[in-house]
Amino acid sequence: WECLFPLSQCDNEPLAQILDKPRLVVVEEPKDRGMRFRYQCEGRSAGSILGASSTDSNKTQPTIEVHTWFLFLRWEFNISETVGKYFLYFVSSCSFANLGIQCVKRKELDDSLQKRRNQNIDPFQSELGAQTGIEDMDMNSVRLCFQCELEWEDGRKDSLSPVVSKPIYDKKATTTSELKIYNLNKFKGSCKGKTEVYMLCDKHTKRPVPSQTSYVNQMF
DNA sequence: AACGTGATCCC
DNA sequence: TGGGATCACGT
Repeated sequence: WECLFPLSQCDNEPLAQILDKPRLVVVEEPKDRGMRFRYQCEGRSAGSILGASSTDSNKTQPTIEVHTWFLFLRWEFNISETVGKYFLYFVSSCSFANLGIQCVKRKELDDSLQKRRNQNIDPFQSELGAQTGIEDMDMNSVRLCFQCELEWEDGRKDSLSPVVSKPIYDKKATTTSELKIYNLNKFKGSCKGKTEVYMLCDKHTKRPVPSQTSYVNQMF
């Protein structure tokens, strides 16, 4: 366990008491865009999802932590009273490297969900797709779900409530991929407005850059 | 039947 | 990893 405040500040042995059920917390969300969902036929590796705050020089992974609040009571001799303080501890932390998303073919969606039901994988008891119907299930975005069970020294177990990450969007899908600007006809405009700006983005069929005059016609 | 789009597969 | 070919299907 790691203490988030300096224990040396406690001049006598504190009495600790857990105030709440420990909670599972997503402390580093997955990067929401930039990864492609891969089909099984595309091979073993589906890539690895980085953390939302990841940079080239400082890579992070999606990370969860178990948090719990403790109450510490100690005697303050000079004030002659018992004072309590809350401190946040984190019990443990877990990062996930090399998470990738493997997508299921629409036709195999039914089977895939059934498989999950059979394995009892349904953290929110949502009956997997029962409410929306799989027809209009969004196949281009997912959330990661984390579950955790704690076992205390006395053998008691705590099943923590499952948590989900923010959504992750498929980079390959035209509907959710990041649009990259590859051409702009103007880079500034009047504060009064009325400047028409045409912006060409990725996912259009690329073509030779047209002349300034033919631009608009080509675009629309 | 041709075309357009998204899904899937291939390299 | 990313681009593109190919498939599937609706119009």
